[in-house]
Amino acid sequence: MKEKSKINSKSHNNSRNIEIYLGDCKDFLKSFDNDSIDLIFTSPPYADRRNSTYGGIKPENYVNWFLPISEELLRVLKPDGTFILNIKEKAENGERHTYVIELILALRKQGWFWTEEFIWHKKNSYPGKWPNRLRDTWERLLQFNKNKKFKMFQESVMVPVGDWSKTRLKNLSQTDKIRDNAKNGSGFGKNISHWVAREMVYPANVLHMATECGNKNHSAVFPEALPEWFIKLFTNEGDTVLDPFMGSGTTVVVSNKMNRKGIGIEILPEYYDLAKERLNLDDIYLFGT
Amino acid sequence: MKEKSKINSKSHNNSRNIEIYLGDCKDFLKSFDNDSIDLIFTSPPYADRRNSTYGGIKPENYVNWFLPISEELLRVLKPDGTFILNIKEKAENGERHTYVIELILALRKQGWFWTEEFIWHKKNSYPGKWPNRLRDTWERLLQFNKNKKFKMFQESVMVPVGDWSKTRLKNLSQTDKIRDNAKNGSGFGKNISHWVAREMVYPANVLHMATECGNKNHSAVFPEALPEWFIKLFTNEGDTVLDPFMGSGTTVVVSNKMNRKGIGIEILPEYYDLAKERLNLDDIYLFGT
DNA sequence: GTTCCGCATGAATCGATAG
DNA sequence: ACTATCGATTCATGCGGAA
Repeated sequence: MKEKSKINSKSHNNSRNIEIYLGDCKDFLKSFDNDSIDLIFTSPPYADRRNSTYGGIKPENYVNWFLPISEELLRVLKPDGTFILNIKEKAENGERHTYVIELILALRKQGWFWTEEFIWHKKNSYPGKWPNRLRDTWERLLQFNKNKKFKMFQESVMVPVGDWSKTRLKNLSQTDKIRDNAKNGSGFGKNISHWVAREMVYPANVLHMATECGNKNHSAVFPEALPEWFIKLFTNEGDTVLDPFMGSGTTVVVSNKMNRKGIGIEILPEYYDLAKERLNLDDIYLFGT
Repeated sequence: MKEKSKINSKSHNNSRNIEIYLGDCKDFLKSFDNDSIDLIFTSPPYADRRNSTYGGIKPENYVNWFLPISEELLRVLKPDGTFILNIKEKAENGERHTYVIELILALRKQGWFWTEEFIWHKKNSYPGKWPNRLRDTWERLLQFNKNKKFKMFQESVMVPVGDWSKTRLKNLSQTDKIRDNAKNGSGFGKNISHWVAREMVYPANVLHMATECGNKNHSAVFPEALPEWFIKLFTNEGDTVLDPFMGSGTTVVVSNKMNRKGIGIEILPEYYDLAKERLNLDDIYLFGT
């Protein structure tokens, strides 16, 4: 009965191929068709984080909490689709928790292939100092697939070398060079001539992006560039992107901008409303010029 | 008897506080004193890598192969010492292997604390393209400790502050002063004066370092800057640094340069000889100027 | 219009204190 | 002893208003 009440909640759908749902994704996903999603990109609530809003899943219960959801995700994902999971274990009592790596093992047992682990290097991580720990400035982006063969469009995320080197060199400061330990010609000095000759280069599995923590009216967990990159890499226009933990809707917003169908599910009304606002706000931007 | 023959091998020791051994570290470590090592920094042979040299430990046997060695490491490490393990699982058959994360769980079971996972971002990794995978440009640097309290000298690895401060922190904002007693906040607080004209900040747990592309006669697995950084962070001058999988001796070379006692063990004569040469070569550099 | 500067705040972590 | 809350610590970024 609890489930009924959850399913019996509002949803928003418009002509722009957007669907957002208010409720528990575990319930909503059951109504989704098999093999209907091209890309799942999501950042679930981390263990013991956002206790005030999401209720704080305990680390020791995290795997058991997640598996019923990922079982549905496995069902709705297309055979050549991809599941990207953004997550990071916290440190507590001087030690890193193991629930994330236990989740990887559990997901494999459930039938997922653990294809790759990308690193999101957050340039502006939270400050702080502790006696036995440096600042944590990276998160995991775990890639899972249903099969060994899947859709991937590496050309679409190629970096234009010329532009990159230009802007990079312009913005590059002396301190940046020092900080990067670029002692032995790893980069910016002498090899420039080679880059000018080449046009595009394939990227790697480390992403450097700042978090968005400014004073906008919506505060997203990850920057738009993050889902954008994976949407480019794993989908075509017209494909369907799902975020079962939508939050303020960044994944859906970006999907919409990129002419993909975006589906989002969010359990908290505040976030759901925020996402709806953002999507309508985008209408103004799209049609108001 | 096989072990006997291994122990019965040459070793090299000189006045500069260097010890390097030719043989199996599992055997040699048994002769080491309890609680005698301040830092263990090593990059063991990865599963199925370097088959021709190390005999290729199969991924499924990796944990069982490593545990007897790490048991000795746990014994010889000082209570306030640190163990840094540089490792990365390979991709096989379209999937990342799980032996590294299984090793983390097994080492915790063995009594190690899994304190932290640093990321080594290899900036100049080889170009290339694979059908289902981008270039892999990062490796894990797993930190394990015997206790929650351990030696750490963060001041010694501080980096130049980002350029933002040059323009931003000329004069302090009013809120930064107010934030002092604000209950909502992680304020800059009382020590704001420290920030004026601040040159250096504490680093984070992502390291950007180029691999050393080998125009030298030894091809090291990691650049000297890598052990250097951890030696700075976790040891004082005069401390003892151990690399049980010495390879061409980078860890020992750097330890020596930094006035730490360096101990290395290597099972392959070619690498052992290479390390010995490097260490002697360093004599020329040290005394020849 | 650019550039400069004020300002808020972000999946943080630990130790101490309180219940 | 074990958990909940609070205070202290510290970078980097985007936005918005001012010069």
